[in-house]
Amino acid sequence: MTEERENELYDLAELFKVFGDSTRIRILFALMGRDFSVNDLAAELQMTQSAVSHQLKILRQSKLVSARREGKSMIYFPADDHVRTIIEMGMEHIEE
Amino acid sequence: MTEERENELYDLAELFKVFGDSTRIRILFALMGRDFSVNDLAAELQMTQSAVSHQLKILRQSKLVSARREGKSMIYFPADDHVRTIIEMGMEHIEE
DNA sequence: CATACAAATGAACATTTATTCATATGTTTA
DNA sequence: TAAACATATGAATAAATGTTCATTTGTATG
Repeated sequence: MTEERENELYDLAELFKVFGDSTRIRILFALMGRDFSVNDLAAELQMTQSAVSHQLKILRQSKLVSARREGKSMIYFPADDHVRTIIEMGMEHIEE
Repeated sequence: MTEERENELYDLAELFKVFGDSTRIRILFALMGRDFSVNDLAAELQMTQSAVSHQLKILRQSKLVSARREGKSMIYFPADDHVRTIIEMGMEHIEE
């Protein structure tokens, strides 16, 4: 196996690791429905603002979500269609 | 969000967690090429037989790989096409 | 049936990681 | 500009997880 391939697989594992946490998956799923501020997300998921913010940071770093500022709030939304595609793909495997 | 949906998302995170480890991804990728015995996989990935066997157990439990016996060896192979689809999907996101 | 080979398993250890708590940063508005 | 609101961040803690080591289980064969 080439070193390049090895690295690719390593990156791939890193990507799936991001999806492999129920808090982050729930965040992504919520954002598939509509945009959310951090506080609203925390309320929706019944989690602390801090916990949600920490996970949003990871999602941002992975380029899975983006944010825009609206007044005092930061509004988060999916970065692109890959989020939806990957989640729907996983769902298909689950529902069997 | 319905309780059923919550559970579904939890299962989804569990599925992605399995893909979210470089050893397991490398195993899956190798098996996409051809079937392997445990020892051969260990040699291919340069890992101990034990480490590989432990990870294969997790992959078996997740129904991502299956195995057949051939003499003294256990030959592992992908359980179905989902493995390939999910990995290829992830690759697409990476290559951007 | 004893030995050799292949794989699986359990416990221990080290590492990673998610959450909490306290606090800092940034923005609006009275 | 002070106060209130919203988010981000750092350190600490607890829990989860991957690998190693030693050993067991299962199969073939001399």
